[in-house]
Amino acid sequence: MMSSDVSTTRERILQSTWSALLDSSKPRVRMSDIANSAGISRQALYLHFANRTELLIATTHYIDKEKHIDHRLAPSRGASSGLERLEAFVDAWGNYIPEIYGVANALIVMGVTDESARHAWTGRLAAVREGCEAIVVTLSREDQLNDSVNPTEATDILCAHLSLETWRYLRHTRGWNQTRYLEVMQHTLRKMLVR
Amino acid sequence: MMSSDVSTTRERILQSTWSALLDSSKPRVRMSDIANSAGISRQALYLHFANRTELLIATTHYIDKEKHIDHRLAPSRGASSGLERLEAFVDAWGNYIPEIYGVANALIVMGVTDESARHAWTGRLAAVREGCEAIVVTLSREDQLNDSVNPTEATDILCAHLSLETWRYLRHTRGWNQTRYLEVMQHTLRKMLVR
DNA sequence: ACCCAAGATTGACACTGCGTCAAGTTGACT
DNA sequence: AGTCAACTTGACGCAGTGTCAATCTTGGGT
Repeated sequence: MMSSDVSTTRERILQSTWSALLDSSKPRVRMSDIANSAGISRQALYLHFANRTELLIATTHYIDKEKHIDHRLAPSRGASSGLERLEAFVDAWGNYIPEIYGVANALIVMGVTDESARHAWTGRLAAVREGCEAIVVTLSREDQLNDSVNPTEATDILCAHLSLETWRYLRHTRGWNQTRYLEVMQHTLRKMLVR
Repeated sequence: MMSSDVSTTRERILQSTWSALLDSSKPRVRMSDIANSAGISRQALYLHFANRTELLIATTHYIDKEKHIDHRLAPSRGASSGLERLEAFVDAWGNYIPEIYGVANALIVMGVTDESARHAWTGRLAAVREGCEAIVVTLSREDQLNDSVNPTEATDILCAHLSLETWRYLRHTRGWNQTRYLEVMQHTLRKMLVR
């Protein structure tokens, strides 16, 4: 097979994994489902990825690249004030969650039995937490941080609030739309963290 | 086997399920693990419970009974002001989460593939949400509710904040102790909801 | 033309864990 | 002695992951 095809097999697999996992109509996505939708045999998946976990992890990286996560986070990093930083971060991350939701969720479920899946997701969480920490630190330096909780705890609360699970509860279980989610998050978090 | 033993087989199974699931050292609890620790054969479990999901659901009810969930929630229901109601509820539910965490989590994981497990957990969530709603309604009647979010949304946010997932993140991932969890929750929620 | 190697295919199999079934054991109660 | 319920043992079916060996296909290099 030519490797200079418009999309390599590897990319087709990643794309298929991504869309299969975003499709909420199927509760569980099997390796064979992914193989089928990528147009190859189930066994051929293992020529490209060692196992299900590796495939999921690779898919998160693929999405990061395709959706330019670093580019989206730039406004938050570059914001001058802590408040702007918070707003930009909520906007960037809050709009990124829907993209990675499927894979992330699969990775979390995988983590129940698979150590490396657990580790991978923990890593992503840690990255989000760094973003949260940067916001809190900036607010703190500006003396804008609500002084009733210490910076570490404020970071944790912020991070918990912006979690995938909270997003899922509000958007899926409670049926909020994305815009309302963002609005309420912006408002609630400001109220919680800023003086 | 005599059915008037100090503990019936059924109760021993429920007890074993409970403690096995609370033991965080084992990531996944199998039917055979439960059977072993209850001192019966794996197949005998199915003489008492139709399947894994039924067993988990029965265990949640067992815990409710053993730990007197209704009794614990009484102070919140009986509180005179909305603020007291909130405090009592956070205290009651926040201290109940550690008890049901293991089973609840297993039920959630089960829900990925099993419709009835999903349904059971949804029901529990709905019950918690009713408690949250009662608080918000009371605050609203007293004109104490923060007017920046409407009551429904306030209830959702409160419920999300008191979720099992938030508790796990703070207590397990972030290593908070239970007392600190309660203190910060009390404080954060009051700040968020009350004028 | 020829051959090679990469990438894919097919069919088979091992392993785990859930759930089921049939046949046998045990012990209490009558 | 007989019965019935609770439990045991061993075997099996099923789904889904991961592995293996044998075979096919196809483009590129010489």
